[in-house]
Amino acid sequence: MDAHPAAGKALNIHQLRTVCSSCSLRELCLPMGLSRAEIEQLDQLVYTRRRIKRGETLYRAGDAFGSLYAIRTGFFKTDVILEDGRDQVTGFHMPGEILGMDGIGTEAHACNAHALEDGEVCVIPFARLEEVSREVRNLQHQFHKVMSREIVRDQGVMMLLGTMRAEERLAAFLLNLSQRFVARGYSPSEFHLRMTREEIGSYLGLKLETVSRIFSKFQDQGLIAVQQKHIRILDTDGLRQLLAYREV
Amino acid sequence: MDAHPAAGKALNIHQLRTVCSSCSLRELCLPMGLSRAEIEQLDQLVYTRRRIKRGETLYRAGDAFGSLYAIRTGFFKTDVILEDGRDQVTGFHMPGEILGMDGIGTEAHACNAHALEDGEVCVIPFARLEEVSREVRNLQHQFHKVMSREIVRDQGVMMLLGTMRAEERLAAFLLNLSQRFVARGYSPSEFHLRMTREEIGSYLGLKLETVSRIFSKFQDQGLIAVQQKHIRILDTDGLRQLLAYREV
DNA sequence: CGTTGCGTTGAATAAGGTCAAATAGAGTGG
DNA sequence: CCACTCTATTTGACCTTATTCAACGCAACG
Repeated sequence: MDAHPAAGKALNIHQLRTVCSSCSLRELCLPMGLSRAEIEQLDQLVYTRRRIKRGETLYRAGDAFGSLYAIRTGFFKTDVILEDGRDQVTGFHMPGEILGMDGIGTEAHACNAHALEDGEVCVIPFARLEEVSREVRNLQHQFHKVMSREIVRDQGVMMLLGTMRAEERLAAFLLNLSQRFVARGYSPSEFHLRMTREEIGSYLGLKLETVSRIFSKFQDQGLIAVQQKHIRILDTDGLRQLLAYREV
Repeated sequence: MDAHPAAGKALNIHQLRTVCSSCSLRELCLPMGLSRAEIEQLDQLVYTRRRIKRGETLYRAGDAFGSLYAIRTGFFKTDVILEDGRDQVTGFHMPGEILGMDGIGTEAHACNAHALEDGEVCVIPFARLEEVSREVRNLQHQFHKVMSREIVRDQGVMMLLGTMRAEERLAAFLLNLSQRFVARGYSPSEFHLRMTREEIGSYLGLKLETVSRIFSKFQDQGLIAVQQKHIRILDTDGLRQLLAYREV
């Protein structure tokens, strides 16, 4: 019922006024590194929000591409599905991160973006972003950095999938989440996984049983405490060592 | 001795005049889709070439980032090396493709780019590219497409590494190479691998012995003919079927 | 014509996957 | 609030795939 387009219009309009310049994520998101004046130019660009409920999709593979989305709240995953039904989670995404860049090249999205919990995104019409970028060179540069970092991130995942063993993948995964939670002001050592074991496995190229077994093993080794989706990291260095050295 | 900076200067100056507007790769490379007038604006931007000998690096991880590189001739690989010595090939690159976008985000390259055979790249100073992009909107858009396609390509590799079995990976690899050779006017079915079995394995997350065994198996099945680095694809559909259907 | 690097092949092994069963929670309706 | 259902998770036993280790062949090159 909240979803009805006319419902709570006054409220929505008020929300629309919450712009980049007053957004608490501006140090993480597209405005990163821009001056106050430049961020105000961004404000004219980001004028719509979209609420997504848990389980809903923000966009699907094949959808026409028109906008990027900056996550304001909530936790998202992106995945790719092959014709034969196999699918792979390509990323988990947190507030401040930009979704949708996969669609620019072909004018259609290449993956699906799902909300893992209720959330809200800022809609950034891409044609307008390019327009404003042509005037605000720091915005242009910042956007290029965001895309570049996405490429580097993907290379990191390739590394993980191509060279690491199951335990290393899990350790890297937990450390990466921890880091990103810290950057958002949350605890580095205690957090709630929004995704299932199956989704973690899909992302890491493992089966859900393997993920579960390794969580149990890490727990036995005193590295973490797991209770369902609640994770507490007890020995960060221990996890790091799993990554840094080969036993052989 | 050719490497001496002053050697053959007259020749190099002549080469510098070979610009995008007269480049045979303009349908594949950055100028793709631009008008003649727009390509001429690109000409002012791409004014240096660099020759790379087989085995040399174009850039290394950690090098300060300043330029992108458009491959004119030759075959390149990019790889990432972890502290513990493990490395992973993140891509093989052909004429018309753009290297170096990994460096934009941090002002330093994140991977190493090696020439697998003697080749030549066009040096695209990135600050100038951004400058010209602000004036030529189609160039700006084209560049965004190139970056986006790189992201989608990386997602494809993640898919390959995360969900495919060894045979499927090899089949996908061969079909991908074939496609890209066709786009460059070469035979789709007969080509020379510039990389070793080890490099293929590294890219596909497999050991070199596995790569070798599967090549032999494909040969026994009449899918391909292999002789060292020379490959002939005998049954493209057979390879495709390996990808499209799970036997289970 | 030996050296060297690359590729192929075989046998043994280990890592992770598959299948199956038991358990734990979350959410639902009575 | 409780029983019920459904889904997610854990764990065990067994199996498959790819790796590891090792030996050998081939081709290019000095």
